[in-house]
Amino acid sequence: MRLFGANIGFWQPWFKIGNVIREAKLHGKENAKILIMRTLIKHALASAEPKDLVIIKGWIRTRRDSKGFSFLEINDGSCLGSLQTVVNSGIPGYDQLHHLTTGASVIIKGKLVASPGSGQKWELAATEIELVGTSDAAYPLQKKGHTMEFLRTIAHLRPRSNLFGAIFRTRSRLAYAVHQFFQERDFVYVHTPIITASDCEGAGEMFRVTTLKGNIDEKPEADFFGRRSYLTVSGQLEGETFACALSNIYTFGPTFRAENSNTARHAAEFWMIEPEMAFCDLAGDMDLGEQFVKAMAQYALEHCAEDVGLFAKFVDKGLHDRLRFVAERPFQRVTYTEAVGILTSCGHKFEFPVQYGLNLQSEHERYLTEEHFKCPVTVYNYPREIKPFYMRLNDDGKTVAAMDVLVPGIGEVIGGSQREERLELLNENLRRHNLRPEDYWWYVDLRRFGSVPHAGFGLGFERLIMFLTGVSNIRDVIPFARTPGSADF
RNA sequence: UCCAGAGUAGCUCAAUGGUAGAGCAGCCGGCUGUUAACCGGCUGGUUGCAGGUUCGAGUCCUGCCUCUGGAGCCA
Repeated sequence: MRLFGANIGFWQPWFKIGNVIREAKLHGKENAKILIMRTLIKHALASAEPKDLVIIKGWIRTRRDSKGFSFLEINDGSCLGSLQTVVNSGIPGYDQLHHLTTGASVIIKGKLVASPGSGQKWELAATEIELVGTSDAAYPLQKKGHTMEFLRTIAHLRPRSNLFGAIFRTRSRLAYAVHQFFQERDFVYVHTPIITASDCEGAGEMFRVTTLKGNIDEKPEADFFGRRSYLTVSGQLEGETFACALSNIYTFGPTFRAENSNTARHAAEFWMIEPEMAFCDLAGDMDLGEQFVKAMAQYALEHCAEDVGLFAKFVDKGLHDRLRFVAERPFQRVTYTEAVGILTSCGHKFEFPVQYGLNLQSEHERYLTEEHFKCPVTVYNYPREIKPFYMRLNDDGKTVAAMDVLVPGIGEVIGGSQREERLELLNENLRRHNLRPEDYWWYVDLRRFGSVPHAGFGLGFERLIMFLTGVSNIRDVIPFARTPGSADF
């Protein structure tokens, strides 16, 4: 192993030693790095010129036999496309042909040559093929299309399908884009706790974390943390403390809700992005939220073009138009009061009543963004009665500085607010919501020591991915979905 | 949790209350620079589970389970 020194990073333990040593002897030690380096299929397909020797490693998508040779489609997940490989009878490994079935894993050595067939620019003329792992007839992924429902039942294999490969590559790139967006703007990434004893009121039911046996409520002070504790439903309260020190911060991490929600837009475990800005009011908060959604749409168009093309073809025909529209056009902005006015005077019949002081229902939000404005809409300044304790009371004494960003097809994708920074008003809010100020003593302390206006929002990462890919069920944009009654895999 | 719909071969789906079928996948053979390849043959089933009605239930009834769509809660 010392033979390759610094190149050890290219060594992969399932590449057989014999092959490497043979090549090293043939071509000399100095070429060993190139010879043992595996070429990702995305790079092979993007090659500018033929190559005399490449090694690819991946899984067989399909095999088509001819007399004397076979075509193999190899995919390694590095990109949407597969590499067509021509395997002539007689090359080393061809005797394993009957094992080279859909789903089997292989290492193939060969020449990258221009393909005489239509449908691909390059193909691999194999000179040696090594069967790494067989795949028997029970392999559930076929060449033909599968339903999303079926693929959910084989969540361990679905990333090998075109669509799910594309979804999870896109998810990865968008996660990177989230960090890039905030880091470029000098936001500090804060890891707020996953286990917490505080309830970010209004954010739903919490999962209890305990090491107690039997009746867990009998003696909570005997529990691991000396009190009742839960999985976090939001990092906002902790995020505020860091914003009130580092100015602009964001969190990006797992979040848990024990709600018995059974919809295509809810999961018990999801990833949330929560920026928080000191010396910022609601207008600045809305600006950031809108810029963020636009930047993500732009990023998807620029950096996920191939996968987005697949979504546009098979999932959502209008995806390109929507992404461009979101990236380029300004969002609409209306107050809650104006929104209620639009909904009551539009003549549209709603199942639920529209009335000042009531929450906007899904059908109302969707009407605003899909029918009335036909673009993303930010609704702000909601009645204080329907919003949580931490939101800042407006000068009218009736509304709070809250905002929701609504997008077509999804509904609410961002919920945010300016926070109540005035000590007396915050304490009054806690009392009005029947919360004990002593439970929030450190949160209230922020208002005692150098309090500043500050604002932030929460954004569900999966809902963002749904919006940017057109995939309509949240279970399909998270690798292994946790929903009521289901924690498989 | 509520409302609606669905559950039949590995997958996608058929089947007036009267012998459970097709396409694809798989297996065997043929043919072909093929590309959702093609042609022939074969294999493949406790019709979600438990009861009930009936001479007879995939089909009708009751309960349960699971999935899907919508709603509520929310991100």
